[in-house]
Amino acid sequence: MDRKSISDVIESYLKSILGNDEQIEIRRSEIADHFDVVPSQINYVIKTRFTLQNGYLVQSKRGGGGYIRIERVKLLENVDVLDMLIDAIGNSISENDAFDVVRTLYREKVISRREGDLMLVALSKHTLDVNDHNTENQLRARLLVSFLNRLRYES
Amino acid sequence: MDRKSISDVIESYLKSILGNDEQIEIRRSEIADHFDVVPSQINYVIKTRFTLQNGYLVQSKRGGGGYIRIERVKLLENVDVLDMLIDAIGNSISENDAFDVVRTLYREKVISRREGDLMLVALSKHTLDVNDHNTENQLRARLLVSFLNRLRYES
DNA sequence: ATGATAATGGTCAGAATTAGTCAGATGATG
DNA sequence: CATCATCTGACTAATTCTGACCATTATCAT
Repeated sequence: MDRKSISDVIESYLKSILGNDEQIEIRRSEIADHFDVVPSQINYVIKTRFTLQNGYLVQSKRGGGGYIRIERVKLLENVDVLDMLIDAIGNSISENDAFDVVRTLYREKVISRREGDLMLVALSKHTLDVNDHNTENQLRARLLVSFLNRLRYES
Repeated sequence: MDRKSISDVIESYLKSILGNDEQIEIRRSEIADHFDVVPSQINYVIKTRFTLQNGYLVQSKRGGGGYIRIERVKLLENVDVLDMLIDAIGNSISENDAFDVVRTLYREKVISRREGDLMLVALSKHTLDVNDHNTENQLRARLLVSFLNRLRYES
């Protein structure tokens, strides 16, 4: 019945030590040791679960005394973060990444559940269903950026 | 005597473990093993018996820790308006006509003002920005129909 | 100061592990 | 026996996990 992948477990762990703090600093090797995985898996967890789309900023330093810092940010709260997000979206975005953005907006209470659901169907593979993957991702990016700009001007 | 197909049996089994819960997560291979069928048969059972029309929403994830999630959703009663509109839309619709549909939804109090605004943004020429007019109108129709279908139920 | 070494984290390609699709074979029913 | 539902398996797609190799920073010896 152990259905969760180790990446899911590490994600939960990091979020739990983040708690209500704005940010945490971890040592990659410590976390890797703790869960008995190779260090690069920590990068994988961060790359897939602590993205800007998910509402996190990650910075790190190598060498002695190195660390990985994970910071929670609000997507619409300040213009810089929103611009960074729009920049990260660029002119193409996958379904997963787009869904992450919508879920983050919902978590931040920027949109209601129903509004989020409507955005999700608009951004879904199923709805966009274009033969060409590139075209699909580009279209999705335009939709999402339009949504974000709409929300920006509201507040 | 025994006219039940193995698909029927699997359907019953899934519904029994769903019980009163809102959703379940299964491993495709586990279920397939349990009933000694090929994994793709689970997809067949789901596709034919756990449709949205029957009140089920299905999501899945591949790869390590993958799963199939079956969720029961509440179908709404008053969907006559939706049916009529979907029928009228067909597989292609202009910006003007699409905007009319959204206004109708708002007037009929099927959606809020804000939800309507989101839909308008998605359906606008500006956002869709496709070279080919036919393609644009078809895409707009898919978006609008997806919106309408999403309004049929709530999670 | 400078250069060597140790101590960090980063990247990437490929293996492993899941689920999805689809066309064709098989079975059941009127 | 025609038709529709069911079943199968080869091929495809997505996600996770691993390890070899790379890059950066601090510290120590000279």
